[in-house]
Amino acid sequence: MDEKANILPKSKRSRPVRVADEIKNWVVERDLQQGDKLPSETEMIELFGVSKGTVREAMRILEAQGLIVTRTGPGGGSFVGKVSVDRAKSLLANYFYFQDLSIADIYQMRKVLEPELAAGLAGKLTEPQLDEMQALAERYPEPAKSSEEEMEQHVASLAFHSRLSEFSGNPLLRFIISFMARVLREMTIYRKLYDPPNIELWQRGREHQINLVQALRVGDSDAARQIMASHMQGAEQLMKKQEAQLKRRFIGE
Amino acid sequence: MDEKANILPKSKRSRPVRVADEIKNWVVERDLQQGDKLPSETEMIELFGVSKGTVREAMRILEAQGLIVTRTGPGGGSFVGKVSVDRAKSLLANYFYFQDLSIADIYQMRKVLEPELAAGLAGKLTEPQLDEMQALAERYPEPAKSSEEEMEQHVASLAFHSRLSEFSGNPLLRFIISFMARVLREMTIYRKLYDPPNIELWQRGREHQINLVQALRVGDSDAARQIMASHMQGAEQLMKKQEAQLKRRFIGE
DNA sequence: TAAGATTTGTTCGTATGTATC
DNA sequence: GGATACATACGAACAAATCTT
Repeated sequence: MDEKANILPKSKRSRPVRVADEIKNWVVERDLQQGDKLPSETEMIELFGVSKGTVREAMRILEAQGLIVTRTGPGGGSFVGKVSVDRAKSLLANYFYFQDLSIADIYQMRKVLEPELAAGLAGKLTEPQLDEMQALAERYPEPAKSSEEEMEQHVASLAFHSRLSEFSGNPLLRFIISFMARVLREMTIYRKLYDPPNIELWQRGREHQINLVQALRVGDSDAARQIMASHMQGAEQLMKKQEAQLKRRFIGE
Repeated sequence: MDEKANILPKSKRSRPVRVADEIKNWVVERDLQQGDKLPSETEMIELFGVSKGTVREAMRILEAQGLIVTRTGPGGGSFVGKVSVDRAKSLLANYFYFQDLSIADIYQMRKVLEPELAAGLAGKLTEPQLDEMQALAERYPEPAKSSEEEMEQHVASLAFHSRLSEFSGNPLLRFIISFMARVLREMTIYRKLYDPPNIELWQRGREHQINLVQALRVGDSDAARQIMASHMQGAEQLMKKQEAQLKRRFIGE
């Protein structure tokens, strides 16, 4: 039996989990920043009075949450590492794996958030940013000639929205919009892709994106909001025609 | 695009991480549901050809993500466990620990999402649900007489919104709204709480909530949206007067 | 290039804790 | 209480990665 720790017999959480919490507190108390070094394995064994295996399990817990990174060799060790946006999206997607999220749910959100994003960005983008968005919008000047092409254009359109969101100064808005784009890209299956071709809807969608960039360029916030709202309507219609559904799956990091 | 760039010569990911992925795939391939049993440690050692320690580290990774739960004893072992909403919120909060999220950012989202929630719920709630919301809205009939009381009323108001969101049929909307409420509850510090007292704003907020429940009861979607929008305006003003700020911290599960 | 040093990565044997029967 | 089946934890040894000289 350990000499110091076990006064509480019924602690439910396993030792590695508790050690992981202690390490987290240790870091917060010292206000360590990204890149700062944590104690080595052997130091932690001393520090927390547990075995090497337990320390390692605790580190894997923190690593899985994206809070630390680890390197081998001299000068190696574990370091505070900020949670990457991709990891955050994957972890959140794990949660929705067990919910039944639908295309309609996502579009209910997109219909209010994307216009908000567009309005907030009007007049705020730099020339290079506007040019980049314009280039993204002007890809695929011709309607799709096959299912594969239609799929490609879908992905390109989502990339347009995802990229646009990255310019927002609001981290939460940024995250949610690009999260939805990623879910749509990775988890959508189309039952009626290119059957029949939806030329008009595709055409309208393309014009929307081009007009949107123009509105952002001249700083017309209301127009940007309006165009984006209309664009979302169209995109949702297209998804309905294609009988799009979400597939239950884990998305990688 | 820090996406899939890792086609490094040697697999950079450590063995426990790879084993964790294999286990995840193993589960998905067999379409195991919540509560289903995973192979025991010794079986996994055989199955993946690694040692006990490695298996255990892999399990801690999956456990940290909320994907499995583990019990000791006979009939024990590891089981598929759906990611809890609280864990998902904590993991997402870890991400925003490293972003600089502001009160203004959160309110930009609340101002569009909460009215959307309210509108969608009009006429959809059962009598018990409406009564519960009414009870929550009618708490604290008197204005706060101290900072402590004002803080309590704040928390109560956030609980109102969090609870309301749980009635939504949209899992994403539900999650985001209650996530924001939790961040505001756990991470906000007020520089000018109750100094001076904001009686009018408090009064208006209380009336908003009561009127909102009434609008939900009679199924007036437009009114519900409008009231909630106005309520959010008021709440944001209150936060500004109190010079509310977000504190960098990890929030527990 | 090579050797040595340092730190994490992995394995194995053994012992202990815990829940069920 | 005892037997059992399982996870939990420890410690010692060795492997691999990576930096320095």
